[in-house]
Amino acid sequence: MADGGKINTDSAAALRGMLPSEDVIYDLAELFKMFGDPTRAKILQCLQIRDLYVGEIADVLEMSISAVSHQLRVLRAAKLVKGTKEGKEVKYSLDDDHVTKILEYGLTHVNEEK
Amino acid sequence: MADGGKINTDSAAALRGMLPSEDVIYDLAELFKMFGDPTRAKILQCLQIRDLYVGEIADVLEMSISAVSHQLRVLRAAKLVKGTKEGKEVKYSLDDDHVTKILEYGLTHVNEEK
DNA sequence: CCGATACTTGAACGTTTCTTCAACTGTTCA
DNA sequence: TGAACAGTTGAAGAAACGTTCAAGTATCGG
Repeated sequence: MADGGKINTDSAAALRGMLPSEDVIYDLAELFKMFGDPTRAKILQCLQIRDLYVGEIADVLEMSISAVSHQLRVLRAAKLVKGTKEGKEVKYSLDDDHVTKILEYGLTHVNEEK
Repeated sequence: MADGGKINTDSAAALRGMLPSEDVIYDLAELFKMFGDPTRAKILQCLQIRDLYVGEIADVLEMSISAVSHQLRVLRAAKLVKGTKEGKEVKYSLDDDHVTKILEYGLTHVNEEK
């Protein structure tokens, strides 16, 4: 009776302390968000097969170059892909080893769905 | 010159054929979308530590019970968590082994970021 | 039965997201 | 130089998203 505190609140604080920091959680969410859009997921899958020019990606996905370019910018900002200028064209490639592993794991999950 | 086709288009079709089916890509994106919101990411992290009642989750995240409940519904629909009624309360737990592994992998990535 | 507790649900609202369109930059080559 | 090509960028509109608020259901204690 001496503590008079709310048991619930204390234990909530304890649990909260066990979670990754707010910053890490936000970064984590940002990372997964990249895979959470079908267009970006497709782009990343393409780049797993081989490096590609923007126009090639647009052809594969049957989308406008502009739409693809916008998504590439997002992926670039997230450091998941990088673009290298080759004359008139820009060749994109994966910029992160984790991409393959994370996608792989997600695919395993999706495919195992009963 | 006999084929007269566009090389680019053919190779694009070839690449397209190597990607997972449209359905799988969409499911994949749906899965990752679940991790792509900080609130849901936190809920999943909490539930990795232990099973929790809705009110407890709300206390940990310092959010309204309503907001938490809405997100739990989304996670339930994605089959990532399940809720079990215990009298007045509902205890939530992870409903999928992959959750832990996927989060773990994402965290590794985020923490390794130089 | 009545009130309190625990949670769910639906509607509303402000934000964010994604695509499209048009304009722009940079490179090649005739 | 200038036309064609490859890609980027900004603005705009539609759709999806997440939180809040208010109302609803279900369970327990008195």
